[in-house]
Amino acid sequence: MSVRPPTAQQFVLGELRRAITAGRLRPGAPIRQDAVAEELGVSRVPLREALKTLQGEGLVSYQAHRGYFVESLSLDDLREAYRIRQLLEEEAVRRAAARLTGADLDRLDAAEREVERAGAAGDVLEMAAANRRFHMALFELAGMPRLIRLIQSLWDATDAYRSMYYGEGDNRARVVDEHNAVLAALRKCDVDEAVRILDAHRDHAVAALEALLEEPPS
Amino acid sequence: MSVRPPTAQQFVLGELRRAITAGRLRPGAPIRQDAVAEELGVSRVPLREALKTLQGEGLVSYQAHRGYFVESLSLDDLREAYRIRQLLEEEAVRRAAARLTGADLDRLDAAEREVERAGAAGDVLEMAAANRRFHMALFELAGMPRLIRLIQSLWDATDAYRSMYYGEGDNRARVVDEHNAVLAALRKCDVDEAVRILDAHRDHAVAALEALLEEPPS
DNA sequence: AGATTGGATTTTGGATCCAGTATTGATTAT
DNA sequence: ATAATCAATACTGGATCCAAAATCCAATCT
Repeated sequence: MSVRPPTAQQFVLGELRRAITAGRLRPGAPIRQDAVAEELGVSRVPLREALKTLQGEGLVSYQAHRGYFVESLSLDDLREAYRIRQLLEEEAVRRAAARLTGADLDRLDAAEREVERAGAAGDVLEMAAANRRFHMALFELAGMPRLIRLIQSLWDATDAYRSMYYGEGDNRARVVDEHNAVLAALRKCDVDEAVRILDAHRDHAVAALEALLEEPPS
Repeated sequence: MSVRPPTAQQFVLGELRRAITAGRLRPGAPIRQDAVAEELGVSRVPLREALKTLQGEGLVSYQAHRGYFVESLSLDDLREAYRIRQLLEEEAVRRAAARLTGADLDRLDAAEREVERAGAAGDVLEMAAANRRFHMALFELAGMPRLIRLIQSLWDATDAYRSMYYGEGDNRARVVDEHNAVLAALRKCDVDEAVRILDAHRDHAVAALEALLEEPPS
């Protein structure tokens, strides 16, 4: 099972996502294909394919003969994305809970410990990644691949904002607490409780982001 | 406001969607880029970009260095897609109903009459298109652009099966009846009733498709 | 006979080049 | 001074060409 070197397209896709969600490409700004391609050391072809993927995910918009633009998520857009996530993730959790085994719970526990480890090490980026793995591991159990894909793309679209959230105050500790509360609820087979916690979590995140976005960036 | 000739990419995208949903490209089959490009009279570049879009919509899958494959929807996949549609469309209808004006209802009425006209003329294809316009007109009223995009992509993915549905027995008459029932419920501001009808409609469609897919195609 | 290896062929991935469209800026007229 | 026009420029869209990977097939070995 050897590791295949990633195609230029996959590389570009990752770099672009990072650049957009990290804000290095400003929302609303046009994407100069020549410049970006040169910057990344590839030609425009794989870049354009990566942009098409990002368009599908809603991270960039496209106008014929004018090109691609970094999609800026307004507060409304953000709220909408989180609302859709709520709908889809509730379904995923309920299905997952219905098929949950002890081994699954152990795996989720392990995933949660990785989140804690990253948190203890103060590695915000790794913590965000581990948090995502934890949630996806849970959702995967629903056995609905298409649903997972949709949820993933929503996470992609809101990635930048999620890292803002992780950077603030005691949010990291809160995440860990809530994960554990969800796991406890699942152990008790109390799905409603698990869903309730996750919803509260999302609501809190949205509220925190609203507060952050209100005040102009320093 | 002159009409711009569509780019090759847009043309290819439409043709591919049609070919896939009409079954002219068999599910599971690899997509030979050279052959398809020549068939459509374009080069491989716009074709590949169109395929990336379709990948995002889940109509084709992709493996690095192996290419694109027509995604075959199993019965399970179909059920999953319809379930997700149910979640998203319920949200759309509820939001739409909350902001519904008299003018909106008139527009929906007009859209419904187009469905009836196509039905009376026996034009199944046009009826399917008009039906889609009717539903989207309703969903649009929710004012959630991202939600609409997701719903559209789910409709795209299940297009082929929907036309099967329209071809069968008295399903066309049933569609018209249910549209009118939904409109009546919305007029009474009875959202729950509207949602209930739409859900029943989807359930019936899924059941009909299950029956159709069970028996081997003639 | 079956599995395996090596090379020929096919197909995808990526780079470069050209054409068509949009944008920019200077020039002119009001 | 401002608006409109038109040429120069920049950028996107698409075609072609080359490289790299995968597939296919025959020859070889166990």
